Amino acid sequence: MTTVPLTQNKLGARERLLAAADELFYAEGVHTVGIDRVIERAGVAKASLYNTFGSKDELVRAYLSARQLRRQARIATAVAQHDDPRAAILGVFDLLDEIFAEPGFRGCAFLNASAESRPEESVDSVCSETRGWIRAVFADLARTAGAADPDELAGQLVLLYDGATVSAQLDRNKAAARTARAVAAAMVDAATG
Amino acid sequence: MTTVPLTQNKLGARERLLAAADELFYAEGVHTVGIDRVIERAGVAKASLYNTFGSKDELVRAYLSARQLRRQARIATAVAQHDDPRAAILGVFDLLDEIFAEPGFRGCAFLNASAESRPEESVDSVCSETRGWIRAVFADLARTAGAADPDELAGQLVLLYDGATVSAQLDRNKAAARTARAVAAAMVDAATG
DNA sequence: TTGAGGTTAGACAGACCTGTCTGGTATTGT
DNA sequence: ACAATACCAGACAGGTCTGTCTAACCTCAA
Repeated sequence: MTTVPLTQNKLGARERLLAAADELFYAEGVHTVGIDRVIERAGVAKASLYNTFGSKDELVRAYLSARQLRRQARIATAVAQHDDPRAAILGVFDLLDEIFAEPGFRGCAFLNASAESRPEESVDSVCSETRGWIRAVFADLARTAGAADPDELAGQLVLLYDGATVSAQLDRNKAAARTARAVAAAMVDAATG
Repeated sequence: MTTVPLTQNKLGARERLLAAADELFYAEGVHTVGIDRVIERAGVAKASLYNTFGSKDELVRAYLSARQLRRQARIATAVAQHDDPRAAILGVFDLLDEIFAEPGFRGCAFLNASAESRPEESVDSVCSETRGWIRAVFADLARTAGAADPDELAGQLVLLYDGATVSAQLDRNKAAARTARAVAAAMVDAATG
């Protein structure tokens, strides 16, 4: 039967490939970085990549899924630190402020990958999945906060979330998250007043 | 000396190339569309493209510059229709609502091109140029409206402008511009109260 | 008519990309 | 020790891309 170490090795190669893909795809773009760069960075043979993922498209999908999980975990942690839903909403924008200040920040991986992708590629499904998740988080918090129209408030918060990300990247606007946070506070207060 | 018809022919080829580039680059992305597709669409020989623009990068730059001029003209027209600066600001978001509803809308050409581009390409300069222009328009209107901190208000409006564009494209959110408009109205009122 | 300049279609070079395949190697369980 | 299995390195095929170049063509001006 299958032996344990084999799986371990395979997971090792898989993880190294994902780590290399995460670095390179995020920093330089999905279509700019070729397979050869990824396997060289991962220290892995080309055959291993195709045995593990089957295609570059699937590797890209796995890279985005891993990013999605990490992003969701960070947001969930930030939200869980507050009992007050209003504070939790603002905590998401505080988290954005942290993220924008991190070295190597280059915008939203999903926005970037989506702009690069062709329709037949499987990027958009991951992208819309994670966008729906964030919108649902905002909607839940808005409902808990007693907003008159939770979906409307969630839509406003998503706008601010995306707008801050775009401005942080393209304008190198370090205050983008704080600006968005201030507007978000005003909108939450207006919706729950 | 140079004859008039020669120049006319050259302008004709240039315009046909720009029209084809505008259609294809915007609809399918800059890196997805090859030179061959553009010249076929324009009905022009490859040599004419390279005589006129010199490189694909320069064609992309010209395509974005043309988009920039049209976008600026539309915004300026929308702004000029209102005497009241508050109404003018909201008029920009009404214009966005129009744009999002147009057939073939596929997001902001500058955001898309920037996400696709590599640093050595000349996309980012056009992109930051047009972003600075829009921010300045908002700042002028905010100042005229008597905002306490016009730059702060302009930053908020840019956030909403970008966020609406992103949501309109990725979420196919037809209400994005109206949502942004409502938030913008609240922020203008808060800043000029 | 003749010549010049811009046009066209298309071949071509050189680079890059994805994905397959071959052969050699290290590690594992028996 | 031995066989199985995944690993590595790298050649290779087939495709696409940008950009150059050739040769025929058309349109004007003298």
